[in-house]
Amino acid sequence: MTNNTNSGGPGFEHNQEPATQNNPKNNIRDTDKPIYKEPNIPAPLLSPYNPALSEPVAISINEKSGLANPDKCIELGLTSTDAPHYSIVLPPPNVTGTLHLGHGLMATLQDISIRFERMRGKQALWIPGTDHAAIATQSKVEKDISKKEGKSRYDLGRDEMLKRIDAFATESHDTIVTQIKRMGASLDWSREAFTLDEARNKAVRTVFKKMYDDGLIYQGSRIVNWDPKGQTTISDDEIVHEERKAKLYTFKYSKDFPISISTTRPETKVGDTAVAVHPEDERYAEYVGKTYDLDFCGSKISVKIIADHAVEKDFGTGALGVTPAHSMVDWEMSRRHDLPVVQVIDEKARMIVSQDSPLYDKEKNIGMKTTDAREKVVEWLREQGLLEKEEDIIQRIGTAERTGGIIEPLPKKQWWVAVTKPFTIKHSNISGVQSGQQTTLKEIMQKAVSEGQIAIMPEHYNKTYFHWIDNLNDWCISRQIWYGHRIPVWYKMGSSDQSSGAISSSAKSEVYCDVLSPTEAGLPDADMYVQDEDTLDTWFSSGLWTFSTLGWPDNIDAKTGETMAGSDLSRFHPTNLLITGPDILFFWVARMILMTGYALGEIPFSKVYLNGIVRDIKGQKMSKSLGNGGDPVEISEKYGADALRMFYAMSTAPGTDSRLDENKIKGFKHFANKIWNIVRFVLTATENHTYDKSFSGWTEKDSVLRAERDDIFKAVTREIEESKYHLASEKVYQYTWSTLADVILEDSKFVFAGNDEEAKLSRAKFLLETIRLITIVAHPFMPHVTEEVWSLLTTGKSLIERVQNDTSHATINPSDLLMAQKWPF
RNA sequence: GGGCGAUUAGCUCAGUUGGUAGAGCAACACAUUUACACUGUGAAGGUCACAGGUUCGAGUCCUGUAUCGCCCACCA
Repeated sequence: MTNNTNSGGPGFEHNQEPATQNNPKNNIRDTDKPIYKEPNIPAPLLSPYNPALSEPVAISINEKSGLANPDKCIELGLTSTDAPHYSIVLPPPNVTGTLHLGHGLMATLQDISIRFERMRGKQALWIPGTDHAAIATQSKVEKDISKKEGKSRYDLGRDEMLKRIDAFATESHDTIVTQIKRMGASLDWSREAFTLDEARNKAVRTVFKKMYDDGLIYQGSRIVNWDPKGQTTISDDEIVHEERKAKLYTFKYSKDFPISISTTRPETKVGDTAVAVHPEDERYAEYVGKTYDLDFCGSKISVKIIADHAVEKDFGTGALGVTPAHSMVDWEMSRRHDLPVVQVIDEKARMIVSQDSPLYDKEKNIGMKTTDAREKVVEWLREQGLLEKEEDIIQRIGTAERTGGIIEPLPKKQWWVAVTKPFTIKHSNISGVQSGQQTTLKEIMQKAVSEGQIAIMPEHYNKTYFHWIDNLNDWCISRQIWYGHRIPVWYKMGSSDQSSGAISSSAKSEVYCDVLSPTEAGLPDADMYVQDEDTLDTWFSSGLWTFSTLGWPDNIDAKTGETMAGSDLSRFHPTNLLITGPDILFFWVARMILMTGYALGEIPFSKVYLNGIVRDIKGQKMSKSLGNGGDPVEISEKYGADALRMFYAMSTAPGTDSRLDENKIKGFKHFANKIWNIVRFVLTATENHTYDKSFSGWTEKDSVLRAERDDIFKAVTREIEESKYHLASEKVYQYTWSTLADVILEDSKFVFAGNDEEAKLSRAKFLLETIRLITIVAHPFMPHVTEEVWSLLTTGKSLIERVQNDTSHATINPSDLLMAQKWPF
């Protein structure tokens, strides 16, 4: 059990022979003679410390102890129901594969915090879980299936496709859990959640229904970001702009048309309904208000000349062909000027034109692809002598983050969350937002941070946050994919067009939205209802994470609307700390603030710590495509999870990027060994003495040493509280190595060699006290080596020895573990 | 176009009430059966990007410049 993880992987290069690894007693460099002169060093104290051997044992013992569950800690008397609560939710990793070294950073910092607070006697809860990551996961599986079987999701059908995705997600989940556990994360697995499981689905439906009833969720036709590759809508935040070369064409629609326009997309011009010029542009003033009926490349179009401030006078000809159906800007202009919307491109990025149009592919009997149509239109313009200019420009083009498809703006009917629409909030604990008063979701997001209830670290991200909120538009929450929470809306057949894709003018009666489906609710004509095909944006469900994981809405009394006393929700919400990456500040952090504020009238957490990005040694961002992601398990096997954790803690200030340097990690492996050897020295040098809490015969010198030491550990305590893990860990490191080992231990050799018995006694007591304290204070950072050392200090035996004939760890009393000890400062 | 951040030793980075510049790694010299070679000691290494300003005093505060990075945005 303890060493099945290192069966000779490529990264596993220890100086010991594999054959001797199972037995610490054989772990001696020179086979003939023992290297230690002292005859009575206990076997578990042999050197060097071997994390690959010790860590899996410590992890197993920590996990089986159940101490990560605050209820167990209450049961054991380590904390009580009166004690303050401290809770963190693990940002759920996507089930799209495996964790990389960036995840390790977040997990480490959270674990430091939770272990620290647990040792301080709080009811500490850290909740694990994973995220279904809708589009990301589906497109990953789609890609795999397409590659291996040459099939699309439509070939498989919705049910079969979902089965395949579930299978992949399960496998991915299991890998991720193994990885997280190997880092020594003390999560309460009994409360594990998944963003797409049944309990979370209930939370999603409940919030959806509430928002729907409050008029905050609405269905509307708008220009959406359509990803032709993924065949779905995506939100503004999921777009990545890329610079590409493009050609800018300048031309007139026809010989009689008075104004030349410029565009990079001539094929969309068959959908133009206006030409816009700047209101103060004298060149075109005389034409404003006139309408021209034209024949453009086989399509009849009607173009009105309008004046609008959105037009830049000095760009191109200063005139813009307005295509309301296929451009965001143009759409908004069309609303201002009441222009008709003509859709000429479909979901597959093909032209919607009549069969006699030159842009119609007569062989395939379908509209041409937009790229082909573009060439065709340019060709036509040339033939007609309308093309005036053709120039190369660099264009910033929107692409889908997940699939890489080029975004095609299309008018579609989608579900939206209105962020500026006023509603009455029944109950609010958010400062600046009063119970029973009107507010907006945007205001909730603003006030929660601006009133100081939520602190963002580092502070300068406040500005980024507010800037985003100020420019926030309604949130498009529907996705045309299959993997995710299906929209809890049903249409009665015959009365409505249930496809959300098409703009339908049919009357929309008999729309049913509720937590329970018509069948579950027992509607008499339940079988006549058909559920909306679309699923929800993955961030809709992860936005509920802090409270959906704590039993909402089941922990709410249906009659009073109050949170039930003693429930997880009442005990652990709001959570205390969120540690995550700044890249999901908008996606996730802001959405959690929105959702929690709306559903509970609460903040989701009081502190947000945004960690930097872990880069590779060259400074490149870790990514799967570059293959430089790195596996935290591999590093842990090689150097120890403690070493990796110490690296994370010490090399990363909040919000600043760090580079993963194996050399440094190796240095922290040495540090674990240093702790180990300090303990060996102290235990052998103080053989005749025992730890004595009430000892008071300190020499003057040792009193000073004690005071210095305590000052440093008090500072460490303060810095962990303030989430300054880099400062706290550095102090532990510096004190242990440079002060204790290099100065005090060396000095102690003289003390022990001398004949001042009083000084010897005092020093021995000091050292025994100090190694206990260091072990405790270092535990949140390096839980494994410290747990192992603690075992030696308290029982005289190593953990390995203690569980050798006890695989169920029945002989280990959880309360005796270091993890359960009281923080002394 | 707007916003945010960074610039400190060869490398990677710390350094918040403004008070004599720090760590790890690398490199150099020395020590060598020592708790630990996964070691110790010592020395070396910086005009804290640049230019101004405030101050008795600025890596730290203010203004501007340069370079790099990130985020947002509707130049067709």
